[in-house]
Amino acid sequence: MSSDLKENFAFRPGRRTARPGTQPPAPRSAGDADGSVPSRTANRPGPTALAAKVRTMAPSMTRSMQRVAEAVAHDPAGCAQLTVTGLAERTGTSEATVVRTSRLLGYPGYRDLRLALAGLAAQQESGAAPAVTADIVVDDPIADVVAKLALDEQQTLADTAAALDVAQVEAAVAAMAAARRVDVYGVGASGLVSQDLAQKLLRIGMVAHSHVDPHLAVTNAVQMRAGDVALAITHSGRTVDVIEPLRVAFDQGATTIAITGRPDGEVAQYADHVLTTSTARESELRPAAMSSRTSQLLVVDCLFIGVAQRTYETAAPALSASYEALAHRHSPRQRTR
Amino acid sequence: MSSDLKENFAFRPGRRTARPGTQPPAPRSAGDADGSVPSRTANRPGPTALAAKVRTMAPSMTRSMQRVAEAVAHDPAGCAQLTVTGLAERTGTSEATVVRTSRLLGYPGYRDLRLALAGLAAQQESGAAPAVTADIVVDDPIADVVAKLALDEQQTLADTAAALDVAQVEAAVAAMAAARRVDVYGVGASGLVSQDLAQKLLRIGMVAHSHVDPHLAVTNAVQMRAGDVALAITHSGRTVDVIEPLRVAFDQGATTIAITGRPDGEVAQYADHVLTTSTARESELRPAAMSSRTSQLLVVDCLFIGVAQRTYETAAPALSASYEALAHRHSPRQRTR
DNA sequence: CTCACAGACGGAAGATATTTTCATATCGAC
DNA sequence: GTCGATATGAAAATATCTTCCGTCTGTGAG
Repeated sequence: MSSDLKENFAFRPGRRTARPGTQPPAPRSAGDADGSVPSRTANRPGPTALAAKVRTMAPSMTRSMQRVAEAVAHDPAGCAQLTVTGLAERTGTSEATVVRTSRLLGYPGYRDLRLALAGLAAQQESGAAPAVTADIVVDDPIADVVAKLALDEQQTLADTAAALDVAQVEAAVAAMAAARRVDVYGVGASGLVSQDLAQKLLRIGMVAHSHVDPHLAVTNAVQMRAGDVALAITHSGRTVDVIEPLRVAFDQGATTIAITGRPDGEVAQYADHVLTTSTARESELRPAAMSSRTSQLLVVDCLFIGVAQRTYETAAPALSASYEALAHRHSPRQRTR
Repeated sequence: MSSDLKENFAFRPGRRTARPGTQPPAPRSAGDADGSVPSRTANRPGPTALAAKVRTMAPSMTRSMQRVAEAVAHDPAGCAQLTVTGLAERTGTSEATVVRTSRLLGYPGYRDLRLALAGLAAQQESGAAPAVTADIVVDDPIADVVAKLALDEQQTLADTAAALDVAQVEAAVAAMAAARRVDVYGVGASGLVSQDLAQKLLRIGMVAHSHVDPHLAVTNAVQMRAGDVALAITHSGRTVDVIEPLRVAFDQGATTIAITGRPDGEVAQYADHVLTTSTARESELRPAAMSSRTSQLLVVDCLFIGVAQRTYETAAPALSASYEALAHRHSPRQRTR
């Protein structure tokens, strides 16, 4: 009789009280420092099952409970924000009813239902979030711009990494690591990349120079000879200001490397090793320079790391030395890491 | 007219005082108990951003807080099961520290962090766990270096995008679009980023300048006043060569923007708008400069696009003009696509 | 129509969990 | 080594959740 019903409704009376060392089975409770809090893994329904559960159980619920269940099923995200009191008010019921509903849905109490609710909301949101792949347009809100740019650049990176010819990188790295000096040519946006590379190579004790001025670049290229490395960076592959010095260095017998988006471009003719960069589609607001830069930087970073690996003996101390040298350029007081 | 000027000056009364180092704690978010309207979540970071946030904020955390953050990032599902006491015990800290960490991560308290954790866990469970990137080591073959670098940078981009405060970007863009002139300060690796930004702004017809020489930067900063925008880029947040000109510009009444990986750093004190960059963990061979650069560039690109959108009338023709101007610098013969 | 009863329901006491406070421990600069 | 500043945890103060229990509603019998 009443015992029958009681079992149905009042399951596990003392379930939440942690004290009486009830159920020890804890699959992955490794980190339970001192075991004072038994980890409750439980067979509680996951967030996915929650919606279904609500529909299944709804008929067998009392009116007030149904209101709670409905609110929960209808707006998991919103309800997850509410305390037990809040949800009670929203549904025009009492805290006790909310807890009873939670129990009926298979959770030890409202706290756990709320957790599952948050999970459900997150799942729904992630599932509903369609990847923004469209072009950036004039009236995009900033949030979209950020998301689109980030995705585009990620795509560019993935493409570049996939398309990069490892053998060419290997050869380029070997040449650079062994080089007496490394000269890098680049103008415009690529000029910054060339400076970035030169900066980093300098940091590990190599003799590297970035030439942005085309005249000086040619002037210097004349000095190059076997054992030196000349590296040209041009997205279009046909920037004369960059091709020219590379050609000169090439003629002088230096080892030449080209980083370009067009491996069939003119620059490749004078390059011993060609490293191909990938580019995202460009749009009116997003000049090609932007994604080519991302791509170029990745290639340049790979070269740098490669060279650093091969010259580790000298690179490592040089790196830390350059760090220390900069220390006094920082303001002193700052909390410890 | 005069009233206009007046407004410009009366604009910020107490402006000469640097902002205190820490941001005001987020006011306890409403909607906890009101339950009247199904109003959506505030601007509390969602579960997606959490992992990114942990990585971003980790450096500015104290040791105990880092332990908590690490536990949370490492096992969101497990931690979501724990009470504040449980998590404190697991990490060998106190409840207070757990709460402090939650606050630092952008939640009103542990309760909300726990909710987000549950969401994150659910998401992770539904989506296949992405590959974990190992550190780059000395004897990695080049192919691995390429793959790891690309993944790291992608991660950095995703983190940055997730952690970027859109409102701050919005404000920065608005200020820049309306600015009489924009000065950008950056040294070292950040100097290249600053040049990149200035270059692009120039392309769309803005008056922008990148200052790499700290002395000249300060000299120029003195000229700044209300209606001008000064932008400082520093990963560490405490590069004096960059902070100094920003401070001067700030004192002169210019609108100041900081792009930094340490929003709690000194540079933030003199910045009206702080844009936070994220960083991948660095290793011996992979200095922080590398990933901070990626992150900074994304932010800078967002600013650029935002400004271009808002000044579209002048930006679009200026862009195409700059393309045409460069045409004759390319070698002529090349198939199109 | 009234009464008695079963069960739903909410108010408030009781139990937990979270947040805040404050004294102490620790760290770093000088 | 001393001093000042910051970080940290213990415990008090709140907030939140759960349980208990009395009231209320609806139902069916008399």
